[in-house]
Amino acid sequence: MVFQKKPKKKYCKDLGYQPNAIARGLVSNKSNTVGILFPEVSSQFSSKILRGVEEAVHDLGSSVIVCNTASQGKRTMKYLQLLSEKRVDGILFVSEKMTEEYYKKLKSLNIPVVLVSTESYQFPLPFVKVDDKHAAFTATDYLIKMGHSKIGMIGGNIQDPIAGQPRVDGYKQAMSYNGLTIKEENIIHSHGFSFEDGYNHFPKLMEQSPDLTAIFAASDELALGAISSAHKAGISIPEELSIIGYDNLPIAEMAIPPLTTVAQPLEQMGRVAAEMLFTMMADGAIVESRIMPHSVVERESVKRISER
Amino acid sequence: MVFQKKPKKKYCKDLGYQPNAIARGLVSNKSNTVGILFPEVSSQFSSKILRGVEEAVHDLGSSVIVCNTASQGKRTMKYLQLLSEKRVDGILFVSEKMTEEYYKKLKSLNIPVVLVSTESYQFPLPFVKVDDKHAAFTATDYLIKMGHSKIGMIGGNIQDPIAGQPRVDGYKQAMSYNGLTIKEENIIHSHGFSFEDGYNHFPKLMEQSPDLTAIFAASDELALGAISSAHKAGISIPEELSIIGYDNLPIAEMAIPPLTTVAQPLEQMGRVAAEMLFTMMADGAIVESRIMPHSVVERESVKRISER
DNA sequence: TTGTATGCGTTATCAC
DNA sequence: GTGATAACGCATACAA
Repeated sequence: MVFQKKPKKKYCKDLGYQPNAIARGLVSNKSNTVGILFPEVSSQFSSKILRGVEEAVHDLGSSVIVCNTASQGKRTMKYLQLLSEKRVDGILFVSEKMTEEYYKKLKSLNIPVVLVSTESYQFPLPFVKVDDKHAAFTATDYLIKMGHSKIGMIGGNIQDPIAGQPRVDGYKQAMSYNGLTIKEENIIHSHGFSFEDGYNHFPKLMEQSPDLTAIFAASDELALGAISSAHKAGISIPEELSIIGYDNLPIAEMAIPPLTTVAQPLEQMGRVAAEMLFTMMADGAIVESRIMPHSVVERESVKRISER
Repeated sequence: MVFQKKPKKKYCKDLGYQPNAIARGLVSNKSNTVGILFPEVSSQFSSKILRGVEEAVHDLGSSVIVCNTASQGKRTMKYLQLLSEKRVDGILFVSEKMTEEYYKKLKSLNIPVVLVSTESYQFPLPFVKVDDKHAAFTATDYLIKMGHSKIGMIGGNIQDPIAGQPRVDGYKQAMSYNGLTIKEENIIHSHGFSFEDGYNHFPKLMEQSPDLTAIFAASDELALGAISSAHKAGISIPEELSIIGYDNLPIAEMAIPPLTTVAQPLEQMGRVAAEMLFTMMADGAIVESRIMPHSVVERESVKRISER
């Protein structure tokens, strides 16, 4: 019924009449707008989430304002202030660490917030994400099931409480669960999750541990960087070395060879997060956090080996 | 002075006071919001433009509402209506053909519009884009300067009045300008500009014209698809076949080999478009359309050949 | 300088 | 049912 905007007769006479959502917002105290904050809008990762969010939000009768925080606290706070003044009905906070400063600000806005692809132990905010440790376990376990035992890992930023340590933990757990010994020299920690990081760190890892037969990369970009670097070094994938990625971005299928990777349902995560936001907005209800399913999508960058 | 929101003293007492942009919008008749319409938000192409737009728009004190039209007229009209009701101050229309229906609606809104990566001969809307024909000429000419003469082309959707025919024209013009004969069997027209299109059409082109030494692909995705297909067919790039792309998306440097391509300054185009919008909003002035510079960025997918 | 009234377009309420 | 009116929060114009 709130979407019913049948204009009154008197307005109808004027053919140029257009309802004014601003005026409506003033009285209803609802802007029919939600804000979304990304550390980087232009990554494939963010784009996929945005796609899902945009679709769901518009289906539910609202619009989305995008904010690119560039991972800077100052910008984030500025955007939060802006979204506050614009009286957005809810906020989606993507892929970034929730700090006390942000949380206090968010709380003062008194509107629903949901975390996407991140979570917070410290603050009671609902989230939607994949279980990073579990997914990393699955990736590594897949490698082991394919006959590998000398498995390395290219990790991202270990400081990242979501995509850093947990994925390393998942890798280690899969190794030890399968009775394989964990060697620290088989793991290399990059500064980030980018192509360039993968490209630069792959040679270092291979120098440390030349006899690896498989690698788990903590992101598809890291994996592609590693593949490029391997190609340059004359190491053929997957014949000499298998690689599995993480994310299942569009680039994964464009790689040579097409990248086997563990998929996060990013678009769906965006959709689900938006829906959670709306049920919070509507009912004022507390919603449960959602752990989304991951799955390995098999392409051609991992080869089964029998002998060691 | 419009950005000066010094709260009055009486409000200051209440520490929780937050200015209300909605109320302000109602009286000033400005929402400090612009809308942007994409055929597909989640492509790297759109993301890059969005990045530039977001930055400029926020720097100029406004926010951006994103709309994903999925190239559907019905959705586009629905979004236009929504943006109208939200009283956005301006609209950015990206990468899509301007129809009479859209134009009439846009005109009725009576707010500035700028076209990004598209243009319209039929309607007087300012645009910012690269000169597609010229850029295609440059790409082909580059191939010729690198010693190639048997040059093929994988075109995108020929119906596309911006990225379709003009790029083919540019290719043809470079050929004839350099005294090379244009053979229709050296050109293949795909349905779109996607990786898959490139992957599927490459073999057909090679069947039609087996002795090509170089190919100009009308998009980076087409180029990567072609490279993947070539790799599968055992054709090595660039030793046996050179390929040049178009766009310079992030995927270009992730390719194997890294893709030589003609670059569009997408982020900058987004920024420029936003700035144009704001000068129109401020002055009500007419702005000039902008043809942005393109350039070929040399990587490793094109090899110089001397003999033919 | 400081304060107060009016209007922006809509919804909701209340009287009819 | 129909029609007038108050209120939302801010800006502006005008009075003190």
